[in-house]
Amino acid sequence: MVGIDEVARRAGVSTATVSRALSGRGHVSDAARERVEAAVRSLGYVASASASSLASGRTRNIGVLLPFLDRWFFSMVLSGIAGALMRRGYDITLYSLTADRAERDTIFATFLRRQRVDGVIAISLELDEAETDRLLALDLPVVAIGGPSPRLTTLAIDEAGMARRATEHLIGLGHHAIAHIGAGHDFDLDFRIPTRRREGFEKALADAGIPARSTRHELADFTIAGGFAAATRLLGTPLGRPTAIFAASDEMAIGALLAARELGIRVPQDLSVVGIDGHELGGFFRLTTVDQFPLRQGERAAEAILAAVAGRDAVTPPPAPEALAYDLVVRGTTGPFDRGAPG
Amino acid sequence: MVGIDEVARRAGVSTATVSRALSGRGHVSDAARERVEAAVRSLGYVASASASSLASGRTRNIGVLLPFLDRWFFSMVLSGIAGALMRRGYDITLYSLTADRAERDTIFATFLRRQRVDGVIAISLELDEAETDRLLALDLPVVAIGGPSPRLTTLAIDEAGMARRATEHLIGLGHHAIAHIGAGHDFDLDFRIPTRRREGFEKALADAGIPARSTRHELADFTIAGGFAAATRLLGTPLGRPTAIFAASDEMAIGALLAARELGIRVPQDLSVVGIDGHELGGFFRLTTVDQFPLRQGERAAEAILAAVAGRDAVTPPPAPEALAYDLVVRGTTGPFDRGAPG
DNA sequence: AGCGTTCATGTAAGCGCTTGCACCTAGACT
DNA sequence: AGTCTAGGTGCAAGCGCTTACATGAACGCT
Repeated sequence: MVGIDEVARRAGVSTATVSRALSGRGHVSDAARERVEAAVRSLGYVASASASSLASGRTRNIGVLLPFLDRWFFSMVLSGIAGALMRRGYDITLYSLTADRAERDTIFATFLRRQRVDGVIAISLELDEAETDRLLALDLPVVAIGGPSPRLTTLAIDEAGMARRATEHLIGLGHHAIAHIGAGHDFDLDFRIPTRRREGFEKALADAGIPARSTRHELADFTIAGGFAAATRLLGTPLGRPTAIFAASDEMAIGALLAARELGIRVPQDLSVVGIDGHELGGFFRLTTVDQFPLRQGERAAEAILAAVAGRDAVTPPPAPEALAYDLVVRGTTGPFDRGAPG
Repeated sequence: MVGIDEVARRAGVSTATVSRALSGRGHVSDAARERVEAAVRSLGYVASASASSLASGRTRNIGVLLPFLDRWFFSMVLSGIAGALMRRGYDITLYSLTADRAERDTIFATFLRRQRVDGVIAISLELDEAETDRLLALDLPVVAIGGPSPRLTTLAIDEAGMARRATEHLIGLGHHAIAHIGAGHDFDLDFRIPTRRREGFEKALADAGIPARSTRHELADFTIAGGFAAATRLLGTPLGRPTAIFAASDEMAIGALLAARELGIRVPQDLSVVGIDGHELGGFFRLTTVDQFPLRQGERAAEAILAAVAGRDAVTPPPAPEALAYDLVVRGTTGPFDRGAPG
């Protein structure tokens, strides 16, 4: 494996100049820089990451902590992070936190303490106090996505705002009998997302002067199967059947759609359904939803962590991140309330 | 950050002994080992990855190369890899290959050459000759999953066997008019998976003496939407309608299920559907499928790469990996051929 | 002309580990 | 008793970079 000495020899300069030319730190004349670059190209030199890290204290590597790899939302965020970091020449090391307490513990106690990363991104992680302490004790920049931890720099989306947007869309279409499929407190660990979405839903109804008694709630578990079951309960009897459903996730919304289909309820004529997420399956089901652009969330997190890493020795601290964007995507599962519809 | 010297001082031994006690290389008396371990615990010492890598040439880090992060199959494999490697104390560095040639190139030219990893796992990657060359030029152990490259150690699944298994299940239920939803050659890049599955399908039919003219093929793109469209074409007219469909992926099978539902075709009474993958949505749709255990595939790849890494300086080479397992999971979408059924 | 700056470069001292080698002590074997 | 082997330990030389510091040249000032 070719080393820096060989490059230096070939370029006719010292290794110090090679290092400076390559890292952009310190002054190097144009002539020297060009000779170094030519030597690097012809030798195919790439600096050893460990040697460079050891000497400089910088690793060019970001750790990503996340609870699931196999859920659409998380993969999208990870995808966004990976792309953005790669473009900046950073590697990414994955730390997948399982439910297993012992494994989780090892990650905080060992993996993260190997000085292998310059910063950490924590995706929608529900960390307890002790874990947050340990994260902060690493003395590394940390950026959390979707987390509400007041002790961590957080990139958050306005959960209530998203829910309100979805609900107002239904209200704007003339719906009053609107049901909500949410999730119980067991899912609240995850930054109280279900609760916040429900609050946004209720606020929108209240602001529109729609009495709470004309609405209904069902709990599910964020899955298609759960949404299907909840919607089946909601739509099972014609009596008091809602004309619209706002589901707290696209997967539950899709479950509701399938339930409606099963029951012979036409969408959107007899029932409007709106979800939240911007899930990839939404297009196929023509689902109206509030897209939260998870890919973009990942990119934003990558930018934020890089700014924080750079900012460690910078004079001005990086600006506090703005809230994440979301947008209503109207497709075919919502339509105007039709007085003449059965139900 | 506490270093090895501090541990050595506290344990009353030299740093060499600390290193040996911690790595398990070389001889250390039980007494010394215990003192070292106690010191490590009380100081919360974790060796610096870069220093250790630089000195030893071992990184305790595996690179994972994959084409998509946001597809269920890949996330599952990655999940399996991550879990297995973590249990062995290894970190994992992610290299997500995009379609962008320049970015792809950078990964091979730069990222992988930083000496940051002890080995590389390539998941279902369709690498051209030049890329394979570069991978081999790294002089690192490489394990590929699902790849057919004769130049790489490969963990492969018997694609034709899976297809045959699914088809034989349908034949065993008495079906003759069996249609196949596959994919075109544009998807063949991916190790000719569509072609191999189709071959298995045809072989099973031939072996059962079912004439080719009683079967039909439709092409799709591995998605639900594609499966839906293909099945709609297949089932659109009662004339020559198949009694069973074998789809080359679960997502296409689910699309077929939804198409059948739309057309009022009952499953499994009027139509049997079987897929391949073991997709997470399969349970909800009661889909009969050939599960290929992607999580397990990832674990197997992790084991294989660790064996290869260990085997670099071992006497006996690690045994060639066995083929990956798959299994038919019979759920509710397949049933006996019913002569009396309409169509 | 003299001085302070800034730029350009080299020298060499680390960064925090691992490990070859040397040395010592025991026990095993002739 | 003498020779081996193996276990146990420490010393110190790296691993391949980065960077503080020193040096010298070139430039703009007064």
